Amino acid sequence: MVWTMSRPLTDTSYAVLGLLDRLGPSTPYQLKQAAQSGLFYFWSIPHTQIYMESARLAKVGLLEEDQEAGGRRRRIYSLTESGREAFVVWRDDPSTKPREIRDPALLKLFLGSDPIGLAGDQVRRHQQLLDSYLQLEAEDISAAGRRALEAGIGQEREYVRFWTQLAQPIEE
Amino acid sequence: MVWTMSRPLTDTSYAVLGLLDRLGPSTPYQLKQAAQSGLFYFWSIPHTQIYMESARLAKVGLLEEDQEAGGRRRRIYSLTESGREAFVVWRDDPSTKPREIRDPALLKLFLGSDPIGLAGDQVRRHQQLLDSYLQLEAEDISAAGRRALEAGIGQEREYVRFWTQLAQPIEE
DNA sequence: CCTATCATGTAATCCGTTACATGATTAT
DNA sequence: ATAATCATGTAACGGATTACATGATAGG
Repeated sequence: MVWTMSRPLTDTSYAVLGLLDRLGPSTPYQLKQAAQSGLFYFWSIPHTQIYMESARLAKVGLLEEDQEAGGRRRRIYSLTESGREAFVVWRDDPSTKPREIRDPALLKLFLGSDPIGLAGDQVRRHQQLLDSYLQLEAEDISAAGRRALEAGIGQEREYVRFWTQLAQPIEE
Repeated sequence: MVWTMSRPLTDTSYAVLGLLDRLGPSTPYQLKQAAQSGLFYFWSIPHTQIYMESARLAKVGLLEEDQEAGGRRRRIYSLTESGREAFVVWRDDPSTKPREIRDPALLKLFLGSDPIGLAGDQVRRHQQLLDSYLQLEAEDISAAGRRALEAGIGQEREYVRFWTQLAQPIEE
């Protein structure tokens, strides 16, 4: 078993490891492609990040890096033994860091923005997101993907509810 | 009117500006104190960030920096004309960048974690957060604070619902 | 053939986190 | 007095975003 002295991996690292676990040997571009139909809907990663993170993980021995001989000389990454192990350990640990809401719209609301004005924009945005999620739901996706999608749908429904109610407060 | 060539301000910048707008001249420590009873519940900022951000904003002329003569020689910041203007422009623009869900628990769920195990932990966490929010609701807070709090309560309720339902799927 | 767009990266910058450090107050 | 904790920072580091750049492929 290999002992790495490097800093703990980030969520981005695990996203890359997890995608490789699912897809098998891939180029960073392929990872990006795969993530665009699913993961990126609730956790986007710029393509440069994927390139850099892949290189980083290879450097600490969690990925193996092969390069095409001719043509584009693309780099193809695959999980090593320790890479797969690191991923599985993370995946099978049910405890997670709590996430903060950190919604810029709420920040404005808290700092004195006009609720009605904000709400108009927010309702539109969240309704649109909700619609796109519902559309995705109709397509054929993995069980895990569907579960995550359900979470997103619930969240957006709640957002729409919150901002709508804020814009038209019922008398109490 | 002053023309600043610096990069656009971050949300953290506006949080500092907004707190100063509400509190008047303050030390970074006072800003932190004020934020702890409200803002930090959905948008935490490490104290070092507040010190650094204040210094940054002073450097570009959005804050004025005074320093105590004796004793601790604390730095006291206050909004300049252009500082207040920058804040108001931001606050009164109802459009905001949509925020991503980016929930580490959802990332695990998507990448193949066991739903039941995850759900147990998540329900507990979110229920606890929800309870603390409900307790805060009973206290006397500002209207803006209350609105933001309502959002948080709605979010946590939805999370509890989602993970609970995931752990005990009803037959369909 | 030419030019869009796809594919594939490199580099600079900067925010945010973490680690560290130390002077003032307060409690015992 | 002395310990504990509050208050107030500095500095290192690294991930993430942004800007830039260029080789392949396909469409016209």
